[in-house]
Amino acid sequence: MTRANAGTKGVPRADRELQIVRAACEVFGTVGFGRASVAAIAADAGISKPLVYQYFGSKEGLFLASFNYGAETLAAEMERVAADDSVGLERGLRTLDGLFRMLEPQPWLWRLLFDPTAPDDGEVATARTVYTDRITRLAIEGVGELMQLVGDDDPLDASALTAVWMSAVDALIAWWLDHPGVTPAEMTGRCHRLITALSGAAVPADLPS
Amino acid sequence: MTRANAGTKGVPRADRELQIVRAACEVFGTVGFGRASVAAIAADAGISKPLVYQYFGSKEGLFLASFNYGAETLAAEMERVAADDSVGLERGLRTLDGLFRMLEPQPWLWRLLFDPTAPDDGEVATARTVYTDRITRLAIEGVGELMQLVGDDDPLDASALTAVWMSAVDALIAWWLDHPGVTPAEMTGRCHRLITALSGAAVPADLPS
DNA sequence: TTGCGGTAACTTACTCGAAGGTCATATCCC
DNA sequence: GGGATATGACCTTCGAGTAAGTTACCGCAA
Repeated sequence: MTRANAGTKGVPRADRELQIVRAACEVFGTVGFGRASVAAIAADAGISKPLVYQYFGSKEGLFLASFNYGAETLAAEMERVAADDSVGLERGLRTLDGLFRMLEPQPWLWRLLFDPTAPDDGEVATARTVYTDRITRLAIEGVGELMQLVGDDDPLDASALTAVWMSAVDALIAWWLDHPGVTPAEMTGRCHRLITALSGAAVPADLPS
Repeated sequence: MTRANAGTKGVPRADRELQIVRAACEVFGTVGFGRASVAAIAADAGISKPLVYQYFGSKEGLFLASFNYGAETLAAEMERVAADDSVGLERGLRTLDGLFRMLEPQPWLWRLLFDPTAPDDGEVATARTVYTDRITRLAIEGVGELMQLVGDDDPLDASALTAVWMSAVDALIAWWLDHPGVTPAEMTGRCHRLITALSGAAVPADLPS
């Protein structure tokens, strides 16, 4: 009886893995890969650290599983919106609306996708490339439509605007998370007003000297 | 002679401190506070770790000095631009232009300001609040002018648009850093075209359901 | 039904390395 | 000689990863 608490609890591996991944998503997405500790995640999930290692091999392996879980959720939602026939800024607005609704119960998933403290090599880098490409493809597609409407065909312009767009999405989600109590519908309305404001503002005539 | 390399090199403290802070800015701004090691910074600066502790007390103290150094540089530049009489998007464009020129020789200063792995309490938090407020004040001022031009007086809208603006600046700088060889003047031209593109795009008529 | 071996599930208690921080000492300028 | 400048070697803490053992479930033979 040296290890009083040892022995199986009768929970099948698949169930435990999901349970651990969900706890890991919240921790990784909240404090980031760098600050997260495997022991803390295990405690959150209600099991011990070695079980995490038995199932996921390493901290990086656990992050990989969590990342895939979260990224798949988000990518699927964005592709769903992209399948509509809206274009230009309206398509952007619909994407935002879908994200707000999806993230309401699990806002940390978004941070998971763009965690700057995550490993930048190995399988994690591969997975991030896969999902970033998948999401960026949608953004590039949307931005490309917008640029075509306006008559700008510089590919670097499109690349830069894609970066700005994704960053704006990030900022709006971060702002939303900082203002609890604002519903997804209200946020979508706010985004609509902001787009209107930007479009209504006068364009500067020339460049600074 | 057990410590062969010991003894003063005749460098006054103020000079060494500046030398260390400059090395620290580059490391902190490149890999972030979390991943940076004091030993590596000391090596970069060409001195030993205990000297860093003698002069700055702790890793956090070193970061604080570096942060103040970098943030002051950036805040001063932005205030210089804000003193002009341009308004709306033109003011935004001039701010971007000033930042590109300022950051060209030391791009890492920007990352220093928004390092998510920096400590979020103590003196560092205080300093960040001071500089964030100082910079955000400028952004809010600029956004406020724009919102007034357009007729939107919702303070939360202004708050959110400020967040989006600062994030867009961040994205443009990050994009620029990923595309070496692009001059500040070219970047400013690109930003001008992007603003034009956004303003020219049709505003969506209504909200998603 | 009962007993029993094999396997999957699970834990305590450890090792090990990296990095923050300190101590005692050495050298040089005035 | 005294104080400022400087360092090699050390201590300490924290967290990733591991070794080895414990318990429960399950199929199957008697």
